[in-house]
Order: sequence, then C-alpha cells, then structure tokens
Amino acid sequence: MGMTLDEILPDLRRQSVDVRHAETGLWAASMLREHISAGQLAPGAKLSEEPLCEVLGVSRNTLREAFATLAQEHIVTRIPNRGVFVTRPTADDIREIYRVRRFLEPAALTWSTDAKTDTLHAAIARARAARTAGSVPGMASANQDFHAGVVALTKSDRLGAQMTQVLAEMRLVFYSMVADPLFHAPYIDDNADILSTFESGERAEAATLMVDYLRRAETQLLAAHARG
Amino acid sequence: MGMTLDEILPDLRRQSVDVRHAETGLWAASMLREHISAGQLAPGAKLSEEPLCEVLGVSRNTLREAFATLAQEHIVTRIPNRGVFVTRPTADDIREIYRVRRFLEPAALTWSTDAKTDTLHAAIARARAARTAGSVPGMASANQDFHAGVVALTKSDRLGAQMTQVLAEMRLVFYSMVADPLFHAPYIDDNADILSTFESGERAEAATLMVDYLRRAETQLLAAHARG
DNA sequence: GTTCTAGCAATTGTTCAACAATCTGACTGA
DNA sequence: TCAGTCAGATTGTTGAACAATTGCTAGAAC
Repeated sequence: MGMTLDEILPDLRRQSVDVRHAETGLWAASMLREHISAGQLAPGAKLSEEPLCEVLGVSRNTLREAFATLAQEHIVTRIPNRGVFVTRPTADDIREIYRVRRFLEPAALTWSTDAKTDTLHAAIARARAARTAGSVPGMASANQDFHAGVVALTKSDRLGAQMTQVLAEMRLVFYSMVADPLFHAPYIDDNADILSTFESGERAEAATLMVDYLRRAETQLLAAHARG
Repeated sequence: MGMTLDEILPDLRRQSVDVRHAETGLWAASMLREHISAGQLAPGAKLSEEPLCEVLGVSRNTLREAFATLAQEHIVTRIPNRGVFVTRPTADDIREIYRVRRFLEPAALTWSTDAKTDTLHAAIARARAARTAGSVPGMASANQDFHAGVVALTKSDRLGAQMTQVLAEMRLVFYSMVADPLFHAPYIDDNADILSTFESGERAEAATLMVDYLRRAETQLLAAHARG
C-alpha cells in the first residue's frame, strides 16, 4: 500500500478534453468507482485530493462532487478534516448488507411479476465454468450476477440500484480480508436449487431457500472477518 | 409561481457563521430538502444558482455539492446546461415508487424479526385524530409515519433510508397535482386491518393485504395524475 | 405573416487561487 | 517518559474568472 496513485492508476487521466461540458463530476465518480470495484484501490486507502486531481485531470471542486456521490453509495468514507478513504467494511456493515439482501432477494422471488430466468441460468453456467476452471474472480463475479439478476426480476430501477450498491460493498468486504478461495464454490448449487424451485412455481419455498442461503453466507463471512 | 426565492424562503440564511468548518454542503442540502418537503418549493420550480447562493449564504461550489446530494435522492432533477429543478414526478415515477413499496413493505411484514408495533399504533391513532379534525396534512403525515414504521421493522438503516426517500417523493407527487382531499381517509382502516392481522401472527396474510392496499392506492393516484 | 438564421445576454459547468480551520507529527522542556 | 506547543500539510470553503450551452430576439428572406 506504499504505491503512489500514479503507479496504481496509470490510465485514469481524461483523454480528450472535450468530453462534453457537463457531468465531469459524474465521470470522475464512475472512474473511481470502477477502479475501486476492480480492487486497484484497496479498502482503507486514502484518496488525497491534490494527487487525485492531478491524476484525473479535474479540479478539486469537481473531485469533491465525485466524492459526494461515492460517499452516498458507501463506497467511500468521509472523515471531516481528515480526508476521504475507500470504505473498509466493519462487521456491522456486513450485517447490514445481509439484512438488506435478506429482504430484497426473497421479496423479488416472491412478488416479482416477471419470470424471465435466462440471465439467471446464464449466470449459473458461468459460475460452474469458473469453478471447473478454478477461477475465483470468475465465480465471485458470476455469483454476483445471479443475485443481481434475482433483484432485476422486480423490474424496479431503484431496487436494482440498491442491490448493485450492496454488491459493490460486498466486493469491498472481500478485498478487505483474506477470504477463503473456495468461499463461493458450494453456493453455486444453492443458487441452482433456488432457481429450479422458483421455476417450478414454488415461490415461497424458493424465498425460504434464499433466506437460508443468505444466513449461511453471512455467518461464514462474519467468521472470516473476525479471524482477520 | 412568479414569486422570487427571497419571498418564498425568508429564513433560509445561515444564522451563525461558525456552524463548523465542515459539512456546509450537507447543511445546505438539508435546508433545501426541508423546504421542498414542506411544499414551500413546488415541483417544477427552478433552483437558480446565483439567487440561491445569496439566500443560503454559501458559495456556488458548495451549493452544487448540495445539488448533487439532492439529485441522488430524486428530490431534484438536473438538466445539463439548463439548471436544477424541483422534481415534478411523472406517471412512470409514480409507478416506480409503488413498485418499490410493493416489495419493501410486504417484505418487512413477512420477514422482520422485530415485532414492536407501538409506533404503528401511535401513527394510526394520529391518523384517526386528524381525520375527525378534518386535517388533510395531518392524515397524510400520519399515514406516512405508519408506512415508514412498517419498513422500520426491518431494523435496516438502508431500507429505512430508501423508504424515507420514496415517501419524500410521494409528497412531491401530492404537491404536483390537485389530489382528492379525502384521499387518505379510507386507507386508515386498511392500515389498521394490516396491523391487527400482522399482530395476530398471520404475516403472509398481512403482506397480501398490504400489496392489495398499495395497488389500490397506486391506481387511484395514477388516475388523479392523469386528470391533471 | 411566417420561418429561418445570427448574434447577444443570461446561466450553467469548470477551473484556479486564496484563505480559514483542523489534523499530524516532531520537537521541546521538564 | 510524557505533556505541551508549534510548524507543515491537508481539508473545507469561498470568490472570481472563463468556457460552453441555452434561449431569446431582431432582422432577413420568402
């Protein structure tokens, strides 16, 4: 973590100057969001204003607009007069994340009017492929796609956005601790079970399975988090 | 709508200068949020930067940070190079609001571990009192308290925040049209039914009643919105 | 009279430079 | 060893400046 921002973020600078006379703040926010989600900016890392302005090629005021956006998404934590840091999730954060998921995902399975499960099947297939290939990031990504897809069944932009946000925080949880590389592996079949139960029309049962799955995952993550 | 900001917002100026060397942007945001929620800034109203800076006693940069916050809450709508306006909810917005509520509220009734219903009873009592007193704002406010209280059963800050946000948008919906003064009156008894069913332990039935209630309310609001 | 266009004024988007407030860390003196 | 204090760095906020965009208006063309 002793690397400078220039070393970590080589290609962050805005290429063309005329990217449009509006939304530079949102552009900067999405840039940072991307790099944080990809793990290039680890939890706890300090985002100093001046170096970041330099790297991004925006002014301090614009950068602060970006910080305001990311802080509201809980991706970044602002400590007054101290600075902005990539959020390092606490045990309470993990509990809150799963609290949200235990309402959102079962609700989607229970009351969604949509039942197009193509993307869900695709996500599971991708997860299985990643498992046989031994790709941990692949499994993690496919797993997130599955659960994002479940909430997408609601057809609600806002619930989808909230889920996206929560899943981004999940990535921070994984980055902030040494998680078991095989964490996702056993859950792939759980997802498949949930999906087939849902497709058979037993929605209440699918929701129950989902709650159960989420409880187990939470417990396991909290244990790993406690270990360090 | 031809009034100037100074006429509408007489007491918005920051009183003491030393309110603390941090969070001025959040302070400005909450100031605007309050006045919008209270209806003193009607949907569609333009929030020009320069006059507002004058009235609030903050700089344009700080005000823009506040705008970024409010825009993310959908309280305010930003049109590039045109300005910031108090959101005027569309029919689609209403549908999205109720889509969110139809997942959040039944989910809270179904899977919340908490069952403390004091605040819910209190809200219903307040609604009834407002009804006999003929106070439309009183009924509206008590009704919102009830439904916010339902989601509060989840004990999740984020779901609570999302509900708060959605209810703020509901206020904008009412402000942006001539709603039937008796809109809330018949729903008070629905709320009471839902609560007693929930307390009897029939959670699934309570959730069903809630979904039904929300569908009826949505339909009625959409009709009113279509009329003008 | 209508439609199109050029150009001007007003407003937003963004940057820059400055200063105030606060934190950090190191140095001091018991 | 341990408080106190003092400079240096960083954040919070401001005001002014300039660039880009929009909307309006006054004519020009038909």
